[in-house]
Amino acid sequence: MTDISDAGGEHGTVPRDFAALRALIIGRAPELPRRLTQVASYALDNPDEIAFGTAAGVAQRAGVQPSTLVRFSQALGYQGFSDLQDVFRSRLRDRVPSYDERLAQLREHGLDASKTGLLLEGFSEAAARSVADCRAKADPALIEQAVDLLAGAETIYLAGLRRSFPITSYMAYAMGKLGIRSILVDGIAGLGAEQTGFITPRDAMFAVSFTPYASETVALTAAAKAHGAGIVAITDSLFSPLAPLADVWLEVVEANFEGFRSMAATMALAMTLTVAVAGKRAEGA
Amino acid sequence: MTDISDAGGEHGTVPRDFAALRALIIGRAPELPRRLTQVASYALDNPDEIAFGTAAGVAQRAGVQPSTLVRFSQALGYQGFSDLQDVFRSRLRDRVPSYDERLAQLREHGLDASKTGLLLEGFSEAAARSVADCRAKADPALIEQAVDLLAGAETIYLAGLRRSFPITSYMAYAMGKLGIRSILVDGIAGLGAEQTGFITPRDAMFAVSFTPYASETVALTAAAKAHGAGIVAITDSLFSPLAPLADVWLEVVEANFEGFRSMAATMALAMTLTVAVAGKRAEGA
DNA sequence: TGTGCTGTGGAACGTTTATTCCATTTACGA
DNA sequence: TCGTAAATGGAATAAACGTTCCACAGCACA
Repeated sequence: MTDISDAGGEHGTVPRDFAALRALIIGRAPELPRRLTQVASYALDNPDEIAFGTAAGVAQRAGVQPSTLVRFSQALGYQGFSDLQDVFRSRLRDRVPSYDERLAQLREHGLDASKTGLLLEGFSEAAARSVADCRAKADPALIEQAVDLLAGAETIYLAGLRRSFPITSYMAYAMGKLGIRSILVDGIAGLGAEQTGFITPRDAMFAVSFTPYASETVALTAAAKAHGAGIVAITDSLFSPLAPLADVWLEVVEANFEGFRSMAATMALAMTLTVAVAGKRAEGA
Repeated sequence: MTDISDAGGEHGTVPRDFAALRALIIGRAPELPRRLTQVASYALDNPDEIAFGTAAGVAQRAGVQPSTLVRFSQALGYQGFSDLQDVFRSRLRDRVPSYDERLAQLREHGLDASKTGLLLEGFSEAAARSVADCRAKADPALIEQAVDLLAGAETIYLAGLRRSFPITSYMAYAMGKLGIRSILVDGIAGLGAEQTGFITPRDAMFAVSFTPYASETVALTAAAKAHGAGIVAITDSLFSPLAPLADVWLEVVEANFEGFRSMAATMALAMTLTVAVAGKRAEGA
C-alpha cells in the first residue's frame, strides 16, 4: 500500500467505478485461469459479499485460497484485494439513498398523490402487512411437520392454479436449483389428472389454494390422497376444502388491495419450506 | 411500522436493523456524555462512513478517540464497535444475514431458536426490506410512463422465465380478470418465438429479467423491438441486457436470503402497473 | 478546599488481516 | 515421455485493526 512507484505504468489506470469494473471482469474472464474465473463469477454474483467481507471469508465462500483473491485483483491491474474491494464499496455508496432523500420522496408521494404512487404504496403496504402477520402467527412446530413430510417424499407434486400458480412455479424453480425432485402440476392441456396418475404413497403433494378455491386443485389433491400420498397444504381458512384433505396444513391470510391479494407471505412461507426440505435432506445424507 | 417494543431494553436484544438503531440513537442521545453525543450525531449524519470505515478513521473524522467509539457502542448495548458497525452495513446490503450467521449470532448471546423459524424470519425480512426499498426508490413519473405505454397497447405480451415467471404469470391472471388482453410468453414447447411472431407496432412487450439474465427473455424482447412494439422492462441493474432495449425500464433490487431472491417488490410493482393500466383504460373509455 | 465519581485521552495488547513467498501440482509443447 | 512454464495451495509475515487498560481531567457535592 506504500509503494506506488509505477501506478501509471503499463496498463494506465484501472476502473474506479463499478460499472467499468464489471465490464472489465466480463471481458477478461474468458482468458483467465480456472480459479480466477471462479473468483470472477463469484464476484459478479455476490458483489456485496466482496464489499464487506474479509479476504479469508470471501475466499472460503468462493472456494479458493485468499492468495487467489490477491492474484485475481492483480491480474485486473489492482494493487491487491483491498484495492479492488474499494471499487465494490463505491458501488454501495452511490446506490442507497440517504434517509433525508427517502423522507423527501415520501413527502413528495404524499403531496402530489399521483395515482400510480398511491397504487404502489397500497400494494407495498399489503405485502408488508401480510408478511409481518404471517411471521407473527406462524407455528414453527407445524412448519416442521410439513418439512418432515415433504423431505421424506420421493417426488414432490406441486399443485396451485390461477393466482396460486406463481407460488408453485417459483417453488419448482427453487427445487430444481436445490436438487429436489418435483413436478409442477400445471394443468396445461388438461393433463392435470394424467400428471398425478402415477403418484405413489412414497410421494407427497404440496397444494396451494385460496378462496374461491380452484376446483381442479382440490380434485388433484383428493386424487393424490386416494393414491396414498402425503398432503401438505397452504390455504386461507379452516373451511377450505384443502384443509380436511391435508396431513399438515398451514394458514396464510394475505392482505388485499384493490381486489388483488398480495402473495408475499405465501411466497416467503413456500420458500421457507423449500429451503428447509433441502436442509433436512442434506442433514440426512 | 415495525416493533421496537424493547428498544430501550436492559440487556435483552439490541437493534439489528438500521431503522430501529436510528430510533435508539435518537432516543438515547440527549442523556449521553458530550463525546458520545458527538459520535451519535456523526453516526447519523455519515452512516456510510461508519459502514465502511475503520475505527481509527471514523474516530479521526468524528473528532474523537477510537476508544470513544467503543464506549459509544457499548453504551447502546452492543459488544463493541464492530458489532455496531454490522448494523450500519446491513443497511447497505441486499442480502439478509444467512441462517448460519443468524444462528451463530443467537448462540453468542446464549439464545436458541428453531431452524424453520429462522428461515421464515429470513425470507420475511428479505421481502419486507425489498418492498420498503422499492417503495422508497420508485419514481412515480417513470412508472406513469410505463403505464401510458402499456395502456396504449392492443395486446400486452408478458415475457419472464425462470424466477421471473411467477411475476408474469400473476400478471396474466390479473389482466385476465381486468379484461386486459395479454399473452403470457411462456416458452413452453419452445414456442416462444412463434408466440411473439405476430407482434405488431400497436402491441407492447413487458419483460422481466434478473441476473443471470435468461437469454431467451432477452432474445424475445429484442425480437419484439424489431417488430416495432413498445418495450417496458423490470430488471435489476443498468447493465441488464434489457435496459438498452426498453423504452421504459424500472429498476428493482430484491434482497436475497440463502441464495434466493425475494420477489415481493417486483410483485408489488407488477401489480401496480397492471391495475394502473386498467385504471387508465377505464378513464379513456 | 478536599473527595469521589464520571468522562476522556492515549498508549499497549492481542488478534485478525491482507499479502508475500515458496513448494507442489497441473497443463502444454517438443 | 520429458521439460518448461504457468497455476495453485498453504504456510509465513508484517501491518492494521479493535479492544482494553490505566492515568488524568473535569465536575458535583460536601
